[in-house]
Amino acid sequence: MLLSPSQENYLKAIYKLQEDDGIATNQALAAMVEATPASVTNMLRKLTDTGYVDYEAYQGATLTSAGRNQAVALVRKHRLWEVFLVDKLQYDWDAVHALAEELEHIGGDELINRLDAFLGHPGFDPHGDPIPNAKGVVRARQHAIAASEASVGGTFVVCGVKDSSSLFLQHLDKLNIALGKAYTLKECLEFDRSAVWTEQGGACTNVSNEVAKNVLIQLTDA
Amino acid sequence: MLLSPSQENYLKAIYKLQEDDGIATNQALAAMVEATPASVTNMLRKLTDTGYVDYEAYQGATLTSAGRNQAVALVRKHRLWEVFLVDKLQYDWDAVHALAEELEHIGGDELINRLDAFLGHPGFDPHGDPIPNAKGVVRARQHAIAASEASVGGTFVVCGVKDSSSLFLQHLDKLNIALGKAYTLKECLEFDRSAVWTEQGGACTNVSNEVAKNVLIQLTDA
DNA sequence: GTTTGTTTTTAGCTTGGGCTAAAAAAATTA
DNA sequence: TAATTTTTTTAGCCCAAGCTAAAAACAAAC
Repeated sequence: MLLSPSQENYLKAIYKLQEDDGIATNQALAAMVEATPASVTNMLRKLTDTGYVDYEAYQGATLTSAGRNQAVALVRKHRLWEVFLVDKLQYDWDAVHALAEELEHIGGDELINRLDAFLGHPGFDPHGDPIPNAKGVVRARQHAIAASEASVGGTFVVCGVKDSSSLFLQHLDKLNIALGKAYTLKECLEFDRSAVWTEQGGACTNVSNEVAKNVLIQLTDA
Repeated sequence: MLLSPSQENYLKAIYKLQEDDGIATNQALAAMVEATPASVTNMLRKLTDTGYVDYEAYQGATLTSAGRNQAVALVRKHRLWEVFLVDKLQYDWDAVHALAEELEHIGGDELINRLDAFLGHPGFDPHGDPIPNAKGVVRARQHAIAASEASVGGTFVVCGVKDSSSLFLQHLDKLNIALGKAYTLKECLEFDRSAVWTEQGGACTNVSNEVAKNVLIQLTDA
């Protein structure tokens, strides 16, 4: 069974919502695929008929295993294309999402596996998100927590973001925060719950709680 | 004005037919875009309304300058993606057409110009067809003629193909004929108008007239 | 200059994926 | 529990891009 780009987008949306919220409501789906709830109901019917989704009226949607396979394959394609765009075509990390969204619907396994090999089988995309392998296995990021969970005095490395909107990524650029950089959490300011991070070199950055909640880190023991 | 993939395919088809035959008839278009003549009439209306095509009933279609710009941009995208697939992803030259056909509808100038730079601004695609530059200028192949036009005793280099179907390209593979290879036309057999080509190394290849008509060469004076 | 045959166009239908507005179901609050 | 609000579904519509079958225009042949 062959899926249209639109159908693929629905599967991806259901997958993300299931991962994040545990449940894919009609309304959340509508927001994610940029359609009305009525259109979502329609499409869920179709995807249920073709065996990619389990769906009963008013109960929300869940993916079948076929659906999940498709969704994971799409995530793989999306993230590999993002790596290509950033590593090979020199795009900024905040500018690749929309293009990858288009590219992910092209071709089949052959293309994406060749791309994977060409890129050197990368494990993570430019935002630090893990890339599922050809078998569809996603190995989760090791011990990643939100930067807002770190405790004063702790050291950590930035390894990902929760929000990969262009707006947020550009904000990180402005703060000079990037994946792979190491920091020590110097202090937490009670007034606005913002934090002061220091780099090895000594440079200080003031990080709002809003930002910290959306930055993923790995604690280090240095 | 934004064009759908389908509309883009029509523009490309009209462009090719104009180049090859001078005129794009309804029927030829139908064959090229794989639709019925009735559907073509429909679409030509639309493309005329949006200013990409000049079309009057029963007169065939011609591109406006806007239409030609679009078509050339598409040819550029198509050929650059083909270079990418062959040079970077190691695809065979007979296997890239369909994928490039999908990829050419993605993104805009930014993407394709970055791809162009990444590939080192190639002048020709894997089939020897010239790649229009970012301004839409196509510099034609220098003195290319069909191999069937060569005269006995002449030497030449293979520089392109007229038929880039998978079937024909695989046939050339089997004959061990590839772009850039140099030959001497040893003789022409009267019976079936086939030819004998010899390589520098001395290897001989018997080439049918059907094949020779579809291989493009440049005469050399060595 | 009719007749015949081909090409193109018209008319009307289909399918996929949307939409709005109203009805029905579920959830929340009083 | 009853009333109200929110969410989801139904019903009916639209648009793009195809299709078939029949009519009209053009081209060719007698």
